[in-house]
Amino acid sequence: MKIATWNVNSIRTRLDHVVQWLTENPVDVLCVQETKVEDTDFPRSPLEALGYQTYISGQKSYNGVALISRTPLQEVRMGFAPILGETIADLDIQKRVITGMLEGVCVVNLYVPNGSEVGSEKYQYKLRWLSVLRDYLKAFLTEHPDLLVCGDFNIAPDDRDIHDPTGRENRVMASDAERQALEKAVFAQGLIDAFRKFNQEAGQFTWWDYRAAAFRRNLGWRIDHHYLSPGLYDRAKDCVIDRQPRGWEKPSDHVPVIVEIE
DNA sequence: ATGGCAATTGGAAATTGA
Repeated sequence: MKIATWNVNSIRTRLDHVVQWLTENPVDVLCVQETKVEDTDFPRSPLEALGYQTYISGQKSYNGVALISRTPLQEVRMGFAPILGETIADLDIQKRVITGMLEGVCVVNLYVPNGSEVGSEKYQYKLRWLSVLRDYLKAFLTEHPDLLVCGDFNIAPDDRDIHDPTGRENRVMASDAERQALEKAVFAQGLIDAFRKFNQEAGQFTWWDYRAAAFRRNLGWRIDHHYLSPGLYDRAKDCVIDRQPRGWEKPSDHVPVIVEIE
């Protein structure tokens, strides 16, 4: 089973890229983030023409996540509320969570808030969102021991994942509070970074700023991840970053990350 | 220290991203 995550930065603008990539890489499930479109306007047909089912949770202009699957998924759920109840329903206004089951594996597709700047209101929102994610994953794991949590985490787990970690304490995506929130939400639940099972090198990035020729100079960050529960981690055969689409015309600033589970 | 680029909305320039 192959599952990929890709922040496409607008599914409508990137539709041709997604179709081309899926044609060349017919993964079982493609988890996309930042679809930036209301559900009624989501371009389902071109993906269905490739033989894929689409499960979407979108909103106007911002955010938005979707599962694009070769076979029908079971138990598709949107947001935190189906697991945590209505007390945190305000966090579901922004569409950042969608989950589905495939062959006993529960796939959780996340678009973690960016956080803007350390100390800002958006940064506080990000930390609160991650603390709720912790409760969410904890509850989820009791129900579904085979859990794959992937998406755009907007956090570099360690300094190997940043081209220049200088001053990272005060930088969004790299501050200690964000890393601690990731630790509590993900690692403390026993979930493990699939990519690092196969590759220990620094400089393995999934996102490059559009500005300053960052991709050409490989000034990037590794902020798109697959986290696996122990049973799935043992079954993981490979996890790779596909840098190719970043070099295409009018690319997303993120690239796909693919994990293979046997 | 700053800007740099891109997408969206709305029909210019502001907001957001990371």
